[in-house]
Amino acid sequence: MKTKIREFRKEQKITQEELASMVEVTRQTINSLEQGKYNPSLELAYKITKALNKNKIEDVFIMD
Amino acid sequence: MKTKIREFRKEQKITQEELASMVEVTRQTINSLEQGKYNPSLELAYKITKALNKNKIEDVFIMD
DNA sequence: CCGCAATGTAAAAAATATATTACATTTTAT
DNA sequence: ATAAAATGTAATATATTTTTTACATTGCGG
Repeated sequence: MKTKIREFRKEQKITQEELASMVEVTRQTINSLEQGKYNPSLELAYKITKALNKNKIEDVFIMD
Repeated sequence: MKTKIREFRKEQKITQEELASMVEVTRQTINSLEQGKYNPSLELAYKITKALNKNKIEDVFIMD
């Protein structure tokens, strides 16, 4: 599973830390997700999608 | 978080057990999800969405 | 170049999802 | 009405995500 979190986060000009606080996780969680280290919970995926101003989860998370 | 798993599963006329095996989890996992008992992983949410012939995760899982 | 902000990384703990097993209840078909 | 299938539920075990803490590296503004 890949993600466009980093790409969209940079478009919005926010840091990992800022995104993390918007979605109420730690910076390390965002960092690991950006690097595709695991599979987030649906709720987290959803919050991140909204924080990045996208409408579909699939816009941000690309499944294999 | 609510889900339409049950509704769509019945439309497709498949059992919890069949859906479970399609997405490679146990029946109890499907059962608990149908009852909104927790928050699945993104990958599982995605597999279920596809197994139910929907295209967006948000078609199946309704966030609050 | 220097210093600070942002990011990468890693180990261990905590929290949560999923599996396993087993049994009870409800639904469906005959 | 009965049997079989489907679903509900619960306890414990295992796996995975997320946190915490701490430090290292990279990148950027002055």
